[in-house]
Amino acid sequence: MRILVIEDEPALREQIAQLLTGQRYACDTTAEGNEGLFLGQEVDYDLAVVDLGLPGLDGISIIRQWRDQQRRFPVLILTARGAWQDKVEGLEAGADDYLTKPFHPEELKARINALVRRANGQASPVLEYGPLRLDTSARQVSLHGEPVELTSYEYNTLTYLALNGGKAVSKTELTEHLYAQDFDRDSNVIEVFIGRLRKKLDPNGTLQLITTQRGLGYRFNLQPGQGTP
Amino acid sequence: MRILVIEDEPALREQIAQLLTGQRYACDTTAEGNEGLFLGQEVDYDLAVVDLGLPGLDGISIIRQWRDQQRRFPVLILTARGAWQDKVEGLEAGADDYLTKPFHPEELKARINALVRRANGQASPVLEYGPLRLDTSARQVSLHGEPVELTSYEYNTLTYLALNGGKAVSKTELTEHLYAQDFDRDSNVIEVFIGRLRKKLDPNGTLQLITTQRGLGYRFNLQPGQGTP
DNA sequence: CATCATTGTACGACTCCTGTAAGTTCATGT
DNA sequence: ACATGAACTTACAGGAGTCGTACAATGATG
Repeated sequence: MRILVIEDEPALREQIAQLLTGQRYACDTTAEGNEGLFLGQEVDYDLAVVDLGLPGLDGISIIRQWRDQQRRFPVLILTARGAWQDKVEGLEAGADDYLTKPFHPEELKARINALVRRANGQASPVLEYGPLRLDTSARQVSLHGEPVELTSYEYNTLTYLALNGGKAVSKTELTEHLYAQDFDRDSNVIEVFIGRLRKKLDPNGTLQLITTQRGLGYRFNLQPGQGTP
Repeated sequence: MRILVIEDEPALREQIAQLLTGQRYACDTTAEGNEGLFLGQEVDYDLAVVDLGLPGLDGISIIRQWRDQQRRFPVLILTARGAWQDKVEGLEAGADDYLTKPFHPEELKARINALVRRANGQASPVLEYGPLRLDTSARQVSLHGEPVELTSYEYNTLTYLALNGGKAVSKTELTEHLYAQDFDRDSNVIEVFIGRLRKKLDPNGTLQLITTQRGLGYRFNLQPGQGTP
């Protein structure tokens, strides 16, 4: 999951960035409205956090423009306490949730997770794909009831594939969603991680959990639905 | 599926081309309006992507001329942000959809796929021909419920035949839609691929899935409609 | 400071796709 | 029946894409 943060106060920006990377989200930050607008147009984010009191271009206009241009990722706005009408205006412009400053990091965390879940159409934080179970709130995975230990990136890769199950997901698409903006394009990390995932989840290759579609990408092969214990 | 791209910015042109070939579309590109016009007149494309701000001949005129000459392939126009009236003018000239720059690669992908589907009169991305099922979004094929593993070109060949089902499709027509402009005309690739398809889908020849009409081409013999499981 | 786990890189092995070539079979017209 | 050209089959070579492994870098932990 890749998140854009537009916030001008350096301290707060840094804090949010840390919070997000701590949650293993890939995270791009900027202090400036126009740059933020541009990034949101260029990159396929999974969520944006936008401060409404920005230098350059203000937050409301940014959101409006994104929405006019069919950018559909969820947007969480930050407003100063008491800036009452900002909230309303922001939501009208197309934001999905708001948080007034100052706030507890925990609350931001919770709301972001909720938005991401909601955007992926998940009601509950647990995804079931036949024998495979992903608990997105605890970040835990189990197969046939047996817990499987995955590292952060392994988990993220698996989740992204699972959420886009059925269709082929290209390596570039994976890279773009798992890593922040400046990442080496010709690297074989993805291949390596796919290999590691397969080894942990399906060592014999009997499940055909993740198949490769040569030249197109990888495909996750389980249907969402109740598990068979 | 073969697509024409008319775009003067080299970087963007290259990016689009890569996106398309990555999606296994055959793709011709040009930077110049007159050449684009000519190509669109000469080649039977399945779709064209046209930037409206072009040197030489402008995009709107190109589309107008194509439409005057009964070129019916769908056209997606690219407009600079804010060039409001261009959009309208483009659609009036006969374009089918538009995208404002800058845009997400993902979005271009989605719109192109949608246009191609729409042009083929498909409401859903799944084609059913009796026992044969083509899931065009996942690029998966199944026969009698059994998934069949096809390579990219096999899949493309089959899809093209299926979409032109009932009528004979000549080898030149196939070559033109499956390959980009500079391809060896006297090669027997098509024959080879038809052979491979038959072997995978109908090894005994009992189904008569694809019959050859000597001198004319190949014919796909199933009627669209609900599958018989 | 030593140790461990995680992540990313490098590189060779390997698999599979594609297109060509050559030989064979088939359909059609004479 | 024969000739002719079209279509089919098969085998193979080149090459892109993928995999597996080992190792280096980094950062966390005790």
